[in-house]
Amino acid sequence: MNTPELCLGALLWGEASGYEIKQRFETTFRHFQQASFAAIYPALARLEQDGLVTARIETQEKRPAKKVYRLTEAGRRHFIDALHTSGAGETFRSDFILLMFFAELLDGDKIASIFEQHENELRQTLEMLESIRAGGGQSPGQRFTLDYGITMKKAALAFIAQHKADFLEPRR
Amino acid sequence: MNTPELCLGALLWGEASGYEIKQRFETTFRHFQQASFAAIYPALARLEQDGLVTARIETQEKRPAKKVYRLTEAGRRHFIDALHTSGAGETFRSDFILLMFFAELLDGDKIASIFEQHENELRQTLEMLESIRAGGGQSPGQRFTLDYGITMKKAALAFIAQHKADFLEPRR
DNA sequence: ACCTACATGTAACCCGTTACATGATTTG
DNA sequence: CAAATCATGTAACGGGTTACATGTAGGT
Repeated sequence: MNTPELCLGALLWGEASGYEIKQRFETTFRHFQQASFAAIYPALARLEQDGLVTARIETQEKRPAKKVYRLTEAGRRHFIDALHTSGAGETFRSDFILLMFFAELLDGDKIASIFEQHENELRQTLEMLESIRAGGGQSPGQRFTLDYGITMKKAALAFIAQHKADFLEPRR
Repeated sequence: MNTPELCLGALLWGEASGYEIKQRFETTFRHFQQASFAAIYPALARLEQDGLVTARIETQEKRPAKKVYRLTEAGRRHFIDALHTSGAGETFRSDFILLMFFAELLDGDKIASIFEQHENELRQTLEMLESIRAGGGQSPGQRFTLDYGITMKKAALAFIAQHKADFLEPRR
């Protein structure tokens, strides 16, 4: 699943500008997909060319005009088709785990700082997921993904809480 | 942390050929980093140019000759330096979660198949991690990463086991 | 007869990122 | 007065992938 297709998915909830799609990526999709402006804007232009979305300029007072995109029927079909042909793979890359793998080569300060950094990121994402979840109005599928994310982040935090002391005070 | 640097890390355990480094990626590093031959071979050539590794051809009977790389002191320093300047970020991308997010647009067969595919992958990685773990001989840092991986995979499997029924028999 | 493991590499391509350019308005 | 938010886009670059090319040895 690539950025153009993800944009179609984001537009299923209703029309949106590129900027707003980015926000959806940063909240709802954040824990399992990501995309930058430089991937989203060209993607939307391409989708419009291909007739999968239509665009309309909306002028605003006190704010820059925005280009609001709406999914066409062809776009909707294309996305559902893409879902059915997609695999269920995942890619995970973690410099946090890598650093821990080589923990014995690091000095105490560095280890403390990577734990802190990583725990903060986990807590931040967790809070966001929980607040979205609390907001309600999700389909069963969406709730599944939120709960999955919450469960995983909590498991990671619990694991770290249980084991980090081993690396912070090697000899007491 | 990019492929060349990861190769340096893989060589900390002793000299190895490109092929053997790939194997280390597929076992020890598998659950948090990945790299293909087409990334590893050019990386090693580059590292040799830069004096971070040395290479030696080892001819074998009944097998193709291999180029065995060994870390130089400069390479070792470079890697440790890279560890200290690296952040602790992670990237996670999951088409499995994405598909579940849009579960209501999928037919029952597709949902069943993505659960099966994903559970198989999780179980496979879990088994591998557990067998490496059982093999012993790991540093505390390495054990941390193995246990972290095992914990996470188990948490994912448990979550799926608990919730998948909701999507497989929508109305009974 | 075919597939897998061992072993190294290249070419073509895809997909994405960071940084830049521009500019109004609100908030600290 | 500086910074963040809203808003769209491009240019340059990086980093990786799949597929191909080549060849031996051993197992089913």
